[in-house]
Amino acid sequence: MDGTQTTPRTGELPRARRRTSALTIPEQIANRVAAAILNGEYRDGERLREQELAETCGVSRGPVREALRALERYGLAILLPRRGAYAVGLSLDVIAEAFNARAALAGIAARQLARREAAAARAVAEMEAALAVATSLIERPAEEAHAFQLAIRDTALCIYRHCGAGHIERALTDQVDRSIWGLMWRSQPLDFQTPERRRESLAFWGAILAALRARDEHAAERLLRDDIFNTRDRVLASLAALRGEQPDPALMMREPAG
Amino acid sequence: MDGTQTTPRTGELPRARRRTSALTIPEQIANRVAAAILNGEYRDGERLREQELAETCGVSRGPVREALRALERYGLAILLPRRGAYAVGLSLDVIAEAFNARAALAGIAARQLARREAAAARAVAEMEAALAVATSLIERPAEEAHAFQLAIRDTALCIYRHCGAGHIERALTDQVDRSIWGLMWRSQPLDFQTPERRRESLAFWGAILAALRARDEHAAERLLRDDIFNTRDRVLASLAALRGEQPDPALMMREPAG
DNA sequence: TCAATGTCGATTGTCGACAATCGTCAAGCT
DNA sequence: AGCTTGACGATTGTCGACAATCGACATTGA
Repeated sequence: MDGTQTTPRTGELPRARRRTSALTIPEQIANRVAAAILNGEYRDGERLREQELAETCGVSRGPVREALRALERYGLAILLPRRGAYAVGLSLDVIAEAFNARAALAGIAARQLARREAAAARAVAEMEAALAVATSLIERPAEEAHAFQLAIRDTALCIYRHCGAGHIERALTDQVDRSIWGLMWRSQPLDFQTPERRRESLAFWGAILAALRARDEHAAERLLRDDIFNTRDRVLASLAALRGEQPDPALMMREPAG
Repeated sequence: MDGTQTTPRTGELPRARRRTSALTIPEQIANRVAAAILNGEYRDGERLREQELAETCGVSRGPVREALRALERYGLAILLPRRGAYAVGLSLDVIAEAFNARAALAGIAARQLARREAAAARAVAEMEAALAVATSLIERPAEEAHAFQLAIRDTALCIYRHCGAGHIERALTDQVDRSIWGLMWRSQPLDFQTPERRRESLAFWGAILAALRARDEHAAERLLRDDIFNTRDRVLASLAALRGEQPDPALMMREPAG
């Protein structure tokens, strides 16, 4: 038993530090290609050549390979062993559905949280702290939109964490890493670039906080769901514009809680 | 417009052929390390060094890197950029929960399918074909357990495909690729090595088929759920033995449909 | 004594080159 | 003509080496 160990001992996992804005190169490439796919620059089933992507991005094939595996996780590419990667063109309604599913899940989490007195109190306390951080970032330049977004995310995580349903929490948090929603989430900083939008978002979260304090489960559910619907509509509108399509109003429905 | 194009044109995605047993090297490594983690050879939070794994597996670090990303997908490792990979030790109850979640979802799918007349008829027809394949493989040597397992999987997929709930289908099929369940599924061939076990499984599927023909939703649900519970119990028992633990009987409950 | 800073070893990230594999096409055979 | 077989080109898979980065320790200064 040696107390002064030189190498990190097994069993304790180091804390992951907040990555300010330094995404790894594979992440940058993945985001870039993902954006191209979502914008419609790649058609459905179109091939993604490693060499080609490496040259356009100015790196070797190694990081590109890793980026392609990430795209496969997001459902934006299909990888066939020894045969290459193919783009998966997502229609706007599939993307809309990803938001709708999340809106439904998050709404349920908010409602369940509002029902549980002690859990709601804990969540509110943590949310206040996170929102204070976000508030302090309102006037920062557009480059720091990412920091604001992280604060908002931390606020939302408080709801999921305390809602009392482990599988809902896991589904909601996993989506950030795994599915299409994760990519959408990463594109949100573009959404938070102006102080106006930040204030708008904070107003929503203030209302959600109030609903939780008042233990108003229906208001909490509706507000959180509508906030996600709002993001959905902005994303769909901008994607439709990029693709040169007409945004389908049917996709932007606020379906009732049926 | 040139009809005789030499390179595959964009838009058409080639069919993925069934990979008989030739797993790629990264897959082999991932399976190997995954087994080691599940067996308890790696403790929770223990570090996974690329160089070290490369040497034990007799390959370079490239494939090992890819295998580690796969393990991250399965939830068996945590990757910290520039800091390495750490094993995630899964307790037996977490693994049990993965099976239970799948049992619940699959049960719902079976019940919903039994309710829909036309869909059930289509599913039954496809299942008969798949089960015929499985039946023909009963007496094959243990090395071909994988083929038998694929036939069984195809049978189950018929239920998910026609159950009428897209999100349930997606959740059930995604699990095979993404979560822990995928690893468990890959370990099932060990389970199908003897003709006895194969016959046992086919008996279950025969009963499920009969329940669907009779449109008996409760029987279909219960049978499919119990089949997954059976697999769960075998996996848990063998894992407990490998880890030198006592299998907790509480984990092997057949919870009622509440 | 304690905090800040510089240096070092270990490990991951990236690169370019080579090997293996797949799809395609052409020639040859039945 | 239709099918099989062989070789070619293109692309992915793998390798070994180098560069960049991180954590830990030693040193310095207050």
